[in-house]
Amino acid sequence: MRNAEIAWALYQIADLLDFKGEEFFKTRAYRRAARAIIGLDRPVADLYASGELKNVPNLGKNIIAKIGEMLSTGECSLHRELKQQIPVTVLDLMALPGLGPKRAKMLYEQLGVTSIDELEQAARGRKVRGLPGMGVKTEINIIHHIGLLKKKAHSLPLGAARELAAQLGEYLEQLAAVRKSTVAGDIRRWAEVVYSVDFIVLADHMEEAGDIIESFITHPVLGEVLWREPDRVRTTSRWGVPVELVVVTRERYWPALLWATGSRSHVRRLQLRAWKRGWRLDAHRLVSRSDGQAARVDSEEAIYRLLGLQYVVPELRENNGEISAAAGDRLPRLLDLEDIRGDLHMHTKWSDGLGSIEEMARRAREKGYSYIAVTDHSPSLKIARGLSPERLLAQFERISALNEQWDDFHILTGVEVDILADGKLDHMDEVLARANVVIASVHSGFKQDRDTITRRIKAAIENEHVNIIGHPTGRLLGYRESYAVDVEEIIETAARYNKVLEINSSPDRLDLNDYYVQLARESGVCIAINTDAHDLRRMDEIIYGVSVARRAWLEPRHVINTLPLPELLQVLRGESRV
DNA sequence: GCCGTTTTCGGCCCGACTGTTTTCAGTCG
Repeated sequence: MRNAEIAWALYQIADLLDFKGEEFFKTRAYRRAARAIIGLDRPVADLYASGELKNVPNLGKNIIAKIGEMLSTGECSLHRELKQQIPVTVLDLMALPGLGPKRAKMLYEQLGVTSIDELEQAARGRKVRGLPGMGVKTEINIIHHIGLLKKKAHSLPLGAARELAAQLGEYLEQLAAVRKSTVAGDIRRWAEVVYSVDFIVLADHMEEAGDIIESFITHPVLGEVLWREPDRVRTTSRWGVPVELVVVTRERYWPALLWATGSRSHVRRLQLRAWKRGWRLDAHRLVSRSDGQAARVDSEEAIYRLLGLQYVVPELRENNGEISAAAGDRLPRLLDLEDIRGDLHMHTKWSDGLGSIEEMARRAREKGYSYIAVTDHSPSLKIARGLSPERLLAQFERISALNEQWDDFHILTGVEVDILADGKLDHMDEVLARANVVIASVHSGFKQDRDTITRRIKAAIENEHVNIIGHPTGRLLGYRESYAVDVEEIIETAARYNKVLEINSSPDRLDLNDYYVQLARESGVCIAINTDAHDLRRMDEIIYGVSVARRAWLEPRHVINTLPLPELLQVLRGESRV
């Protein structure tokens, strides 16, 4: 079993126990264990086999035993028993905003509701309002959120989609007839929401397509076949998003990949350009209109070259001016992962992170970074054990001691200070002045009106000690909408005060998004690409932030954490403009 | 359920908000 599957099982056990009314600390222990496993950078199976699992914080004797059971049998008995007692679809109810375990249980026991569909029927039939503690507003809220849920039922946020694609890709690669499998479509373009998971599979002979498709559709995460042709198939998947597979032979591979990568409007522009230049581009081939011969191409670059274009990377293929730029040799030298020299937003055990400062630093150094900033939470965020000024200063001392051991790596002191509901910051200016990096973020008052929340964030930007606004819109992809902030005004204010906006790389956030990052670039506002990592592994999510930046046409000079340390410090101290 | 270890049991979890109430339970970050 993969780490993610074990973590997922533990999360589900926690949910089921919650539903049963088990005490808070026990269900929290399961969630903490799941989180610990998500944060591991080695397979659980290896750590279990070597006996190292007991050294992982939040994994105790009991849960390790259950993990062992899962590793050997694929499931643990507690999980199985819980699923026998409770229909797992009731957990979907708890995922609805406003519904927790208590209310889900009441709906189940008093109205017999076991699924979202049944809940919608009950709510529309005005039965929910009759339950204790629930009224008309709750009923309307339920109907509203089920509506939102149905809208996004056939899509998946990028992070989850990439995991699904990785799992399916791994499976495809081990099929004997598969020479190579490549994920195309929304995922290859790093679109933040994925509407279709697309594979192009290379085989030696088209006769093998049938067998490949046959094996593919038996994968357990795939559902019913939506349609099927000799060389392709489209199915549903466990997560609702459709999955498509196209089998091609070598001579069709590159045009097919280009076609399947899209976007549709980008490819349409290419087709038009091809036509004007004497070619016909379709889903398999680039054919000469004069002699009907297919062009022999051995890369996507070759196709673009034949069309008189610079190569356009998938992230830019959105019909957003990239084709005319490519025609005029004006494509930017896009930011690359390798340009990133450090990560300026992360949490440690001092607040709600899982790793120590030293562990995070060592990992960052192994990644080739020159620096990180440790930015733990401020006091008002009680649930995250936000640091008091005293603890924060103690942390700064600890960091300065740790810094003694390297001459090629540096830990910057920092803080993620809450922008409080009244617009004040959660630390005194004297405290903020002591930190190398101050990120100001909103973690409360999400429902304030547009004016109030915009004014709040503007006030933070105007504070001389604040360097960066963290996750500026506060959205959680597929889960929580942004707060009502006027992003244009935030960008304008950041430009005026020479402040930096964050791309939060967590695939749950991708905040700012590509659209606003582009706006920020056009307004001369610099960006910091950070992970907000709460454990070692999530530092690797920086690639998601880089993809947002690339989709926004960012070059290294637009991103402060591409700077060498001395220049970065100058910028943070306000001694030079970015 | 995990943790600590001068502890093998007792602590861990806090405050704001919402919608329902008429004093508060449930949810959320």
